[in-house]
Amino acid sequence: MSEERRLAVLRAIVEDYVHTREPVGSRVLTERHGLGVSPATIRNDMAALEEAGYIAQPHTSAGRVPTDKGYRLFVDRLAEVRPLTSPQRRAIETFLSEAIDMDDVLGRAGRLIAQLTGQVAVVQYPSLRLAGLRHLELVPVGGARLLVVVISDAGRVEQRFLDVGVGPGAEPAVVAVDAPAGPEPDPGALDEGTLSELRARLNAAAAGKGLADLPTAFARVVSGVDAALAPLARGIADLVVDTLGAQREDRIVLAGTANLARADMRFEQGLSPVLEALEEQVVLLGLLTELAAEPVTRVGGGVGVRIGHENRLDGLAETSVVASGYGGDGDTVAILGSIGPTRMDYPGTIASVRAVARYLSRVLPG
Amino acid sequence: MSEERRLAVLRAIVEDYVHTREPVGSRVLTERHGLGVSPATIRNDMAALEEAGYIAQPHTSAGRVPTDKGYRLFVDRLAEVRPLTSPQRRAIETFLSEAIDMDDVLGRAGRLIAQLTGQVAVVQYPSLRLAGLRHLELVPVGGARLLVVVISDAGRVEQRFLDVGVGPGAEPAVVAVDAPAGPEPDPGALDEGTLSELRARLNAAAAGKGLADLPTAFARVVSGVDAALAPLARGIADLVVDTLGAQREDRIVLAGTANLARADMRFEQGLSPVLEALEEQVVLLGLLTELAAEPVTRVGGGVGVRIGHENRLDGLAETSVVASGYGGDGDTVAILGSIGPTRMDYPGTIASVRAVARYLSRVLPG
DNA sequence: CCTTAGCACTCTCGTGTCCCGAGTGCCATC
DNA sequence: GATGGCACTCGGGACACGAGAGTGCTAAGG
Repeated sequence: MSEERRLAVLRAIVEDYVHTREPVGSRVLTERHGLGVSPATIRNDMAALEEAGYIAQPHTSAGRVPTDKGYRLFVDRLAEVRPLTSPQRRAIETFLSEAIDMDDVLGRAGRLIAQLTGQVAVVQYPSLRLAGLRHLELVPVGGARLLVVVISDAGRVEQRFLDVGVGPGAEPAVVAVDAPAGPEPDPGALDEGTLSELRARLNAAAAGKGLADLPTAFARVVSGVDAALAPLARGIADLVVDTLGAQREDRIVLAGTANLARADMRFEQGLSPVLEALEEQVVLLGLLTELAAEPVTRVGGGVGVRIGHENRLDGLAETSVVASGYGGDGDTVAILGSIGPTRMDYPGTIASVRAVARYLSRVLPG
Repeated sequence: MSEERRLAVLRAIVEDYVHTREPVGSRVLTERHGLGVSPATIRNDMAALEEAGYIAQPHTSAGRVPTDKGYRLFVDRLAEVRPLTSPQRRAIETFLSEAIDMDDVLGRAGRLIAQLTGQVAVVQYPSLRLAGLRHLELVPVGGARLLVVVISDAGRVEQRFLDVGVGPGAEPAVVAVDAPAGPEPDPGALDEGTLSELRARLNAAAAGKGLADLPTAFARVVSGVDAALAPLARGIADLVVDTLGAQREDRIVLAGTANLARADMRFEQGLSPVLEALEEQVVLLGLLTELAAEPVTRVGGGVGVRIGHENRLDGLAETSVVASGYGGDGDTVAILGSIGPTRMDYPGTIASVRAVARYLSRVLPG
């Protein structure tokens, strides 16, 4: 009863099951795969594998199906990395290179992964962290609201609203956005001239500064302006620092959701839990981040795999997540991946995810 | 056989079927709704309604189900507008007012509609059209690429990449983005000083100009700069005009996709076609635009309804779309709506869509 | 000690039958 | 025109049955 053959049997079971998505029995195993032994022998091996928890049978007298643990072993030790074909590589190159801006690049990356893997793709937006301020723009919009546009050194653009409450007295209060529906104050309250001067000062102060130096630089501006303007200036400064410093990793795009509904994707619990989990972007992001930071599960060049119940999310108990970090200058600034049923083509999915991640890393601004 | 009662019967059938999602028979119709007549009488009316094509029976000896035509009549003549409760209104106000930027507002609007209607929400991004240029920013990123950030008067922000091929000779060519993976040219090619001067000139030229005047204003700048810079300047100018002028209505957000998978949403054809249709954003946008421009189907204050096969998309044959335009200063700049099974709560959906659309119209920069 | 053939056993799944109930259409009556 | 009565139809659940697939176990062979 060679250990080696048992692993071969497990591999055969996984590959066959992934392909046919039917429980696989001892007979077809000997027929379709070139193990040169009889069904009875296989049965012994299968009994041992089942004992060890790598496979299970849905009911007596059905074939065997890999368990999460079985897939794990397969991914860690049995799967051979299968590089993409060169037409595939070329398709990636050309499709992604047609993107017109960063949003478009990430959107295309998502659709591409969805297409290549036939599953759902998740792409996280690169975080702003650690970036300096490139330019600050102030745009007054309707009444007492200000649109603050922050452009970081890394080329990322963020926009925020700021409500400027204009009191009648000495101290105009800068309030959080909580009642934009209230009665509109005097629309002329934000004077264009003042605003552009303020913008110029803030931009000048920020020029060339890293995130660490911004607060002090801004503080100097705030104390330098007219007393009536100070609260406004402080409000803007706070907002900018906040925006740049925040771990704004909270935006992700999904693609290929329709793949979930394909007939060959029967989920035991239906796909409601899966779709719900995908809509919980915050939790999903947590999962991805965790996954990318986990060297243990890494296989094949920075790609992490989470199988079935290894995902903490109940909704994803029947799915596996294959993810990889990507980022301009080598280190990870964001994550992208593919989600599909535990019964998925791991080598193929891993190859696709890795290829796209590498392309993005090469092409995005560092 | 009063015409009036027949319509009452149709209304009762629609309401009952929407509620129970089971074919409704003559008996329960007399019991649950207060029509003071016997089942036999109802049967006569139902026969007439079926003859006229408003209802149908799935098979002999099942109750009746409304047809698309029946729903249409219901929506046009029978549905009473049911205003939202005031807690609902308040919920909308507070939830939307917590948004921090425009992306967030639209994202929240989508989630809100999904939540209120229990269906899928679609929100189109406001188009940039007709907006003037507020500010232009140039950020060099990796090698010979330039990030061009365009901020419109309406507060919308767009970003585009521009590849700047730096030839050795007299004429640096500005090329389209098609080979970002090529060998990187000299990183110093884009001189920071030149760039900021160019930016200053372009911004100065654009100040206060509407879209119509921009090309000429830019042309003057292009002819004014150093000959070596002219192609670059022209490239940027073209890109900006292009970005502002393009009918950039091609971005939409979806929310509540998970609702489709709920048990009470059985689609005859499965939900694959529906999900696929939703992923075809271009076509979907076409549908929405068409819908908003169609005064005939309008009911209840600018809200349009498309029922079942009225949608040209095959994938949406079993669904209805309820949509409304929204926009800052009264006229429609974009569209939002809700998509669900033809058997949906039309009055409730219409009320929710309209409420959110009105809120957005009030709050967004005009 | 591992492999193999044989065999009895178990379970799922598809098929066929039957019956019940819901709902209808029609006719005669009020 | 509304109603009560009645025969008819059809879907769907309950049940039984057999076929087929796959197993575990045991005993024999290398």
